[in-house]
Amino acid sequence: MGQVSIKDIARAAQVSHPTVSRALRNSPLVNSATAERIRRIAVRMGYRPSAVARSLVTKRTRTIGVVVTTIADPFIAEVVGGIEEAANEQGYSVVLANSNADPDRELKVVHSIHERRVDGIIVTSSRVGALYVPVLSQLMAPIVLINNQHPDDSDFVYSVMIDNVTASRTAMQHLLELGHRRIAYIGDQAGFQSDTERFAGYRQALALAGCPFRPELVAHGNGKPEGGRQAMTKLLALDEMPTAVFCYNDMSALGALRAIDEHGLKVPADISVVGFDDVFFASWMRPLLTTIRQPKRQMGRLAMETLLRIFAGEQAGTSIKVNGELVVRESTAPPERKQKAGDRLCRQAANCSSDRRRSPVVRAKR
Amino acid sequence: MGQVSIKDIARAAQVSHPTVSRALRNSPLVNSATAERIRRIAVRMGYRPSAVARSLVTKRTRTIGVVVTTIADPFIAEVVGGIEEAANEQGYSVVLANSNADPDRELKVVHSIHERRVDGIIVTSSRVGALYVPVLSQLMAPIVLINNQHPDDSDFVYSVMIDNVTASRTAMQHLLELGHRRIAYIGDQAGFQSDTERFAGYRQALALAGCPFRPELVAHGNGKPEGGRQAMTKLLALDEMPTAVFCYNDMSALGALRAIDEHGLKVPADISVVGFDDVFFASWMRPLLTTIRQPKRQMGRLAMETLLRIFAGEQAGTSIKVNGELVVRESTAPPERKQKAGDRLCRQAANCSSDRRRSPVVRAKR
DNA sequence: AATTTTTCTGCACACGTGTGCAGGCGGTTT
DNA sequence: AAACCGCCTGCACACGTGTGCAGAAAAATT
Repeated sequence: MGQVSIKDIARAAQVSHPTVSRALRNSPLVNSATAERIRRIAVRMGYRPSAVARSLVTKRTRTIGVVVTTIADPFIAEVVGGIEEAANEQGYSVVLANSNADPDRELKVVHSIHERRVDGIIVTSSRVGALYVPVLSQLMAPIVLINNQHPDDSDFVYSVMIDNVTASRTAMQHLLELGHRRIAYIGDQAGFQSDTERFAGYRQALALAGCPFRPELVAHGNGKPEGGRQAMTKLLALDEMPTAVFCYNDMSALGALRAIDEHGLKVPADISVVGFDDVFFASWMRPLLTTIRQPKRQMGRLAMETLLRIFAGEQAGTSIKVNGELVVRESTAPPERKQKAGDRLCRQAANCSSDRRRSPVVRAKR
Repeated sequence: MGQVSIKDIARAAQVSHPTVSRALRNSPLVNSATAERIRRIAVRMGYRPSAVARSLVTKRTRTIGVVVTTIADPFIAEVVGGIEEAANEQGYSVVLANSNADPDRELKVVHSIHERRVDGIIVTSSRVGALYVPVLSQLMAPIVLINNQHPDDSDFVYSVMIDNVTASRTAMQHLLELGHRRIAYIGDQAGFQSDTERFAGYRQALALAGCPFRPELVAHGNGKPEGGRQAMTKLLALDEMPTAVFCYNDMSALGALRAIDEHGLKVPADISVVGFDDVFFASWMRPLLTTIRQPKRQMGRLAMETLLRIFAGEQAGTSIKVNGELVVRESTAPPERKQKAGDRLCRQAANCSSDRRRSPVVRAKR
């Protein structure tokens, strides 16, 4: 025989199964003495209630679906860690679903999540978050998008995101204050909202500093090291190389550093590099990476807590914004003093915009 | 109203709900014309079967529980990626459970997994894998341990593991062939089977090369960079420093590299470093890390495929062993020629044991 | 035309848990 | 003594899906 059910306990305790059910749920309807007796029998028999049977009647699975493109990305892994932590504390389970950015897989994932009747869904950094929404609207489960807002605000779509524009501008101002004028941007593939916003911050900072925007200084990677390497290789082939690079994320920066190394140049002496995310290796690699720290675990927690709030019937903000934090380490330094004539066009000092909002700055050794 | 059920479809199609059930499962018992009609109505109504109701009757949830200490470890993340991939291909879902090596959390995790009535369980690199076994024996769900064999072989406990001893010996022979004699070992906390076995390989290789084992050259980290750093710092404080270090995993190696750097020494000129795992950053950091490659994704797949084989009623090997692969990169080189008298004790050449089994070697730029 | 066979459909019940409701029992009040 | 009340317990049913079995209708056989 397999699992012990409340009926088995009922038989052992000489009562009916509803009484067992009530006793185990501490219902005041059942005599406290018998309730205690039943509970003792239950633990003796090693009883564990069946979540599936319970879900069938309560219509709540205490399960949330987490959709990611890949769990191998350290940023995503950290976020998922935060989600899982907050979920488990409240007795919720996390079912994981990789989409791999493959449309077929994505569809299967959506169906799987639908059939499992999850109570809520969290989607992390996918450009296709919007795709899930219509299909899952029928599930009536709230959806929280992390770093990827939904265009038309359905009434059950929420989001947790970092203030990309401000953070990105802060990173750029750091480079500008160091004296850089030829600053490149290595982005992700087009379509990601995070990329669009970080790029917007890049342009804003340039404009504020009176630096002309040069399209040739923008290259696209894929959010992974190899993409960053290829993008950086292109930038290094320019007639006038950039003196600094701002990367979409740390993984891209990792690749960029490699390309710079292959080109025989040094960081930060020849080129400064700034990343985004502050994944764990940013504080262990060499040189230590200057980057924007995202509160990754906390963002995961916030997403989960948003869901919990909704489950509890409370009102939850539809869009939570957290702030990034510039962490200055070893990969940035003032440019070498051999400015070209073309760069003198910058009329204003970098700190001209000190009154604008910007992310906090941390000077860290690690 | 919430979800559409087969009863809703039955009403719309003017049939009974069992007929709908059979039609959707392509049972030959139902007329092909009406079956087709019912199926069309089902898709029109956006029907998705309830996995929870189905599970209640079939007694199979098509769900597997994956227990990890932390998803933030890149080795574990890759393994989980492999598990998830193989699972989804066969329509299985993965519920993730962090234990954080916290006993309380571990117990909650076990209960949660039990209550969800998962069909199988995969535990990755936890020293407490053994703890789950008795509690879950009642679930009768097969358990696959990754890199952590179970002592007493219950009839439903399986394992997928790398041949730690051979791989570790291969790594050591690489260092010995380069001419190193003072080789340190940075392990994990005591109790991990992987650590024990890798350490065994370390000692075997020393013995085969006729090198004396020196206890002071063994230090313990915690599998994370900070632990590796502290361990390495201790080793560097020795009167006679090691000329090479073999680390339990790449994360420890990352910390060791940092300690070496802080000490003003160069890798590999002053000290050679070998890691274990070949996580993604090993091929992107500087210097590129010489390490043992574990087929991480494949190990995840193998674990899942073992479960699938058991579900299908087939016989599955209770213990699958995969082989590591030495990847030689930039962090290892011959030692500087300033051998101490004490080291001359090594009588035999390092290649004395070329006939013994060893892992394949790859010379890779990346 | 009668009988057998085949093809299909619906009834009834099961899975394990939760809950509204009726009713039994003991004790208190009129 | 009758009426009432409160405390507890069990009956019955629900949740959504799957399946054994009976039986009706249609087709094939005698």
